[in-house]
Amino acid sequence: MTDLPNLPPTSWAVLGLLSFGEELSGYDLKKWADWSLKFFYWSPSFSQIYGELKRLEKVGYATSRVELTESTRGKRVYAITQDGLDAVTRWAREAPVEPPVLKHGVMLRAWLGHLMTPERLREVLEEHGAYAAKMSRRAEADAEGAAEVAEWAYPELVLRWSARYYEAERELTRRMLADLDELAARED
Amino acid sequence: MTDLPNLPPTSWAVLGLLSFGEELSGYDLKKWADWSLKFFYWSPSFSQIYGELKRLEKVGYATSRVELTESTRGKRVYAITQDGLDAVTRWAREAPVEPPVLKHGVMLRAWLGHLMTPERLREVLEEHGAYAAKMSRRAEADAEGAAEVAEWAYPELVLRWSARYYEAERELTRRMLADLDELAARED
DNA sequence: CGTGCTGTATTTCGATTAGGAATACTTCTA
DNA sequence: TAGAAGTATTCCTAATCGAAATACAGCACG
Repeated sequence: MTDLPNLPPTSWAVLGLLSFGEELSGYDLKKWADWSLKFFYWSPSFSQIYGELKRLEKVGYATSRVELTESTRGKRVYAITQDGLDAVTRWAREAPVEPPVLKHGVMLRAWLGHLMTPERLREVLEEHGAYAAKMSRRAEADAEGAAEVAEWAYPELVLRWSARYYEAERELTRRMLADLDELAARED
Repeated sequence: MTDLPNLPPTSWAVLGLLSFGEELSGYDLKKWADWSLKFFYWSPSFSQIYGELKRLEKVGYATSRVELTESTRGKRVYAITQDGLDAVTRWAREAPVEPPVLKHGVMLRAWLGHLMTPERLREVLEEHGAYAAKMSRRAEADAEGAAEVAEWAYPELVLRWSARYYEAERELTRRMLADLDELAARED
């Protein structure tokens, strides 16, 4: 049992996208990530994706070829190798369980409530709640899309999780607004 | 109305920590962040904090002096300036509402369920659930600590939010485990 | 027919952020 | 009285983010 090479999480995410077996270009990968990963993990920049692909090819986890269309325009498409598939599989199974990373700017501002007016804080929270509701609906819609393809059972599962997650965000926001009411009442 | 200088979020977070009015060293700041901000925003590295402090001093949002103790050992403590206080205040009130950033490695692995054994996925989820439970308890404990100081009303509010957030994570994990059961049942 | 918009496809750059390791001194504890 | 734990700061590198630059294809609209 050799050790897994110490690739950053981003590499595993890209390799994970390729693990479904399709040949994809950097641009395709970006679209797939935005369709599915962005809800719970990542909305990568192009520069990251293209960089990762080069690295994956260098370590032998992916191969690429230039696909030519009728017109002059070509694109480079990447496919996972057996080595790459073995490696992500091992990563998924063996990597230690890491805590999720959360950077919640809205809560940072609520934490600085002493600098804000209560009205403005409310506004910020309302806006965040609306965002969470929108994300929940989108995740739900994408989950329904995933339900149509048998291979996407796990992506579907996680998209359902995401829909609930954003719904929970919304509920949490509502409860904070209620706490805020209480705080204001206490101050009278 | 001039524009706010375009500082990175990290700067505002550090300035926010200083906005409670105390003189703090980089080391102190790190401890405060770990006590409170880490639940919903950030567990900064020392290098980041010390770097930010230098920047804040350069733009005039903080001042520093070397505090000498009885022994030879000294430390540099930072205080927010009026300019700095005005700036964070404006930032808290005026900055656009940004979506939170979430990088959920556990869900990324669930998303790659086709590479895992159901047992291992379960284990990973159980471990994550235990982590969420632990974080919820810690946030609750810190919220109780904050409740004792009148100035910490908003930090307390956000710590309560955090306790609920991690509790929601736990519940979401339970529901995913249930979905997984269903998926397994369907496959029979 | 041309002009501009949207979508595909990739690269480049700089700034930000993460994380650990290194250093060094103090205080507590066994 | 050595060693562990806590305080205090710096350095370095890799990873990440985000925007812009480039370029070509296809389509719509006048």
